[in-house]
Amino acid sequence: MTAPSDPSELLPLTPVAFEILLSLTEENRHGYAIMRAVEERAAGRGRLHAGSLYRALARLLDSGLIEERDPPLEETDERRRYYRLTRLGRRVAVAEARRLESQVGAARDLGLLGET
Amino acid sequence: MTAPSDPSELLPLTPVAFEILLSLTEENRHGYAIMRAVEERAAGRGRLHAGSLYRALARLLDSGLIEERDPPLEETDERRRYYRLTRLGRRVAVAEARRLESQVGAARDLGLLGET
DNA sequence: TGGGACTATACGCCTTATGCACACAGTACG
DNA sequence: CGTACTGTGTGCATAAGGCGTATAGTCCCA
Repeated sequence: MTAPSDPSELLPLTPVAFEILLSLTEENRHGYAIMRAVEERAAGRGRLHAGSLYRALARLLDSGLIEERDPPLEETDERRRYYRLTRLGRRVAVAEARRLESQVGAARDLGLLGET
Repeated sequence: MTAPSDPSELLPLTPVAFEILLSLTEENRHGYAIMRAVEERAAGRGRLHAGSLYRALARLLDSGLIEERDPPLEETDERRRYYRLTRLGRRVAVAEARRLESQVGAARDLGLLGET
């Protein structure tokens, strides 16, 4: 864990890392469920390989953006490891979302997205 | 040059690459001017190091997203190398902008950006 | 109840990309 | 002149992902 408490030091996030944080914002999940959720949402554009996912999870744990959480009571599969966002993780996700929003806004101003 | 003509094969772009494409969408520029423009727009959040810029430019050239262009007639500094987007480059920029727009939309739906 | 398909996590190797330091030449300007 | 700034680029270390592979637990049904 190397939590700097200042979100902007961790930007920009990699696309994979941001997808994971978005997925965990929606709901606490285990690794494989994160993979399915990301691939479903980003249907098409670049899938999420298992190797990339688990290594990214390890990095996010190490930097304190996510933490492991006890499995839900109804869980039967003991292989699953569950994760949730930390407060820092949520703040970093917000900062990254704002950064991307700014880029998208610039792209729109330049006419790269719909004219309207 | 390794132009696959299918924009989606080149996604996702790195943050640096997308910033460069945005900058060149706005106006044809030489490397150093791109660096200044990017640092001004993205004031704060992660600057653009010279080393990263020039290597990213070399890759963008190699993959056919940008191309070198003759300097403007009024140019006096012969060190400057000018670039412009190719049609492929513009299409890739559009595809990446849409991908990011989708991520930002998801972030907004999850309440990571302003509630309103 | 045995066995194959799928779920789940993780590591190894290779390539790509960036941060950071540094080199080196041309330009601007007092 | 000479010194700060402009402009492009390389070397080295590290971070990160694609892809293949390993290993094991779970599910399901013939």
